[in-house]
Amino acid sequence: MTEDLNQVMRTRREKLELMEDRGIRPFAYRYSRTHQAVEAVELFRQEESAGTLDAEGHGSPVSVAGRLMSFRGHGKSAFGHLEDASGTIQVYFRRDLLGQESFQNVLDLVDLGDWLGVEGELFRTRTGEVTVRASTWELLSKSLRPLPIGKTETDPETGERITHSGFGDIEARYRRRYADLAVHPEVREVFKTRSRIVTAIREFMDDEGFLEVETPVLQPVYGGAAARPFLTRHNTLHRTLFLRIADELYLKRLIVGGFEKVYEIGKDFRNEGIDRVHNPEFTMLEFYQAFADYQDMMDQVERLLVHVVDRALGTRTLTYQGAEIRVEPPFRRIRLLEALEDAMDMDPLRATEEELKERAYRLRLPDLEVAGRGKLLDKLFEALVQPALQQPTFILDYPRELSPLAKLHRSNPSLTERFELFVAGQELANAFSELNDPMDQRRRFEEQAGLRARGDEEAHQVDEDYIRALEYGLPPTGGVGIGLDRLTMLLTDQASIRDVILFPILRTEEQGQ
RNA sequence: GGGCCGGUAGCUCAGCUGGUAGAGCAACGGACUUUUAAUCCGUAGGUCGAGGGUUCGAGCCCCUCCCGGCUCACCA
Repeated sequence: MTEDLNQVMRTRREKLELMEDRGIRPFAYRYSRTHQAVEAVELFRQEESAGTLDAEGHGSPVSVAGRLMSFRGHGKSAFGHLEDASGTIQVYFRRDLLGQESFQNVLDLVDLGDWLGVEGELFRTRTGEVTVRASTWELLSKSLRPLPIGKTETDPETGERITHSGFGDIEARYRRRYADLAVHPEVREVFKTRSRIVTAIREFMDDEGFLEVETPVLQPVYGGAAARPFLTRHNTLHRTLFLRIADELYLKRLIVGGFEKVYEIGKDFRNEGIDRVHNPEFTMLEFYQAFADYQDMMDQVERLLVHVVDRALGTRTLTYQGAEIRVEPPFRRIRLLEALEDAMDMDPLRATEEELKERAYRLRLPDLEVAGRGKLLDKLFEALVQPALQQPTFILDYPRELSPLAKLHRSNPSLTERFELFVAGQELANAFSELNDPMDQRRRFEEQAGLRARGDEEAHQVDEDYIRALEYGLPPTGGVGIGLDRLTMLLTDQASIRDVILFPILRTEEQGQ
C-alpha cells in the first residue's frame, strides 16, 4: 500500500492538498456540538408540537457532529446524513445560505466517511424528514480510505431498512472490526448489549455483597479447569509461566483468607481449537460464597440470570436462533444420571465400563481410548441429552472423575455436588460445592496425575500451594463459573462467539495493501 | 487436523465446453436550490489470493501453499 494507492485513496489525498491551498485544516482539534443526532430530532419535534417554530417553520439552531454516511448533490444544494453514536440526522447544504466559498468546499472536499460538524436551524423537509439547514460546517477529520458504506433504503411497506451492496465479507469484517462497526449500527448494538450484561452482573454481585477482586493471569501452576494452557516465559525469573485457564483456585484461596463472597470477571486462555463457540481467550465470571453449597448457588445463578435479562434486555422471553427461550424461574433441575437413564433406556450406574463404551461406539463418538467411566458418561450426555436442553435447565450431580475440585455428593460418593446450567443446548454455567478437604483434594489431584499419565493432556496438575491453602481451612463454599461470551451470544441471538468478541483471533493476514 | 464451499475493481457480485475481464454502487468531470438506493450525460479504475505446471493461449484445467466460512474432530 506504499505506492499504489487506488484511485479513491489518491483523490482523497489530493483533496488534502487542495485543503491546504484553501486554508482548511483536515484534522480538527475539537468541536462544540449542542445535540446528538437523535436529541436534535427530538428537540425539533418538541418545538413543533409546542408551536414555537418561526414563520418559515424553522426551529432552534443546533450543532451536530458525526460521520457522513450519505451525500446527494443537487447543483446549488446538497443533502447528506451524519451519523453519531445516537443515530443519524439529515443535513442540508445550500449555496445561498453557506455562501459560494463554503458551499464549494462541501462539493470539492467532502467524502463519505468524513467526520463533519454542522451548525444550523432545524426544519422539516418537504418529504417530512427533520434536517439541519447548515449555516456553517466544519471538517473534523478527513477520511482517506473509503468505508464500505452500503446505500440503504426503507421499505415503504414494511418499514424495514434494506442495505444495498455494503460490507459483507466476513473475514474482512473481523479483521477490520473498526470498519464493520462504522457501517453496521446493529453490530455496535450487540456490543452495547454485552456491556449492559456486564454492568448488570456487577450490579447484582455488588448488591449481594460480593467483593470484586483480581487474581493472577500469569500463573506458575495452572488449574481450575480441564484444558491445555498457553505458555509464556518470564525473562528475569528464568521460568515458564502459564496464562490462566480459570480463576477458581485463586478465588478459593481468598475465601481461605477470610473474604466470604468474592467474584472476578476476567479473561481466561485455553490453548485449544477455534470454532463457533470457542475463542482462545474468553471472558469468565466466577463467584464464590462461603457457607453455601451447590443448591444455594443454583438459586444464586437463577436470580443472577433473571436480573441480567431484566436489566440488559428488558424481557425474560428471548429468541435464540429461532427458538423461543424463557428465562423464568424456577429452572428445571434434573440429575445427570436420570437424564441419561431416560435417554439411554438403561441405568448408567449399573452399566459396566464396557457397556458404556459399547454404547458410545454405537453413537460413533470418537476418542474413547483414554476415556474412563466418567468421561464416557459425559460424552453420552453431550450426545444424547444436551442438545435437547433448550429451556434453562440445571443438570445435577456429575461423576467424581470429571470433577476433581468438587465435593463428593453427601449421599453418593461416586458423584460430586456439581451442576451445570444449559440453555439453548449450550453450557452456560458450571458450579459445585467446593471440595474443602485437603486430604481428599490431594487424592483427587493424584488421580488427575494418573489420567495425565494415561495421556489426558487436560488433566489437572498437582497444585501444592493450593493444598496448603486448604490445610489452613476453607469453609464450606459454593462456587460458580459463567462464560460471558456465551451468555452474550444467547442474549444477542448471535450464532458465533466471534460476533460477541470485538477482535476475535484470526490467522495473521498478509502484510501489504 | 479431515470434508465441503469460497477468495475477480474501494464495496457487492457476474464471468459459458480455456480465446486476452464485466455490471451496479463508490470515485472523477458536467447538469440540477427540498433529495430519500436522487436522476441524467461522460470518464477512469484490475498482479482475477500466492507460486508452479499443462496449453499457441489460463480468472477458468492440474499441483503446492496462504486466508476465510460451514462442518466433523478437538474443546466441559
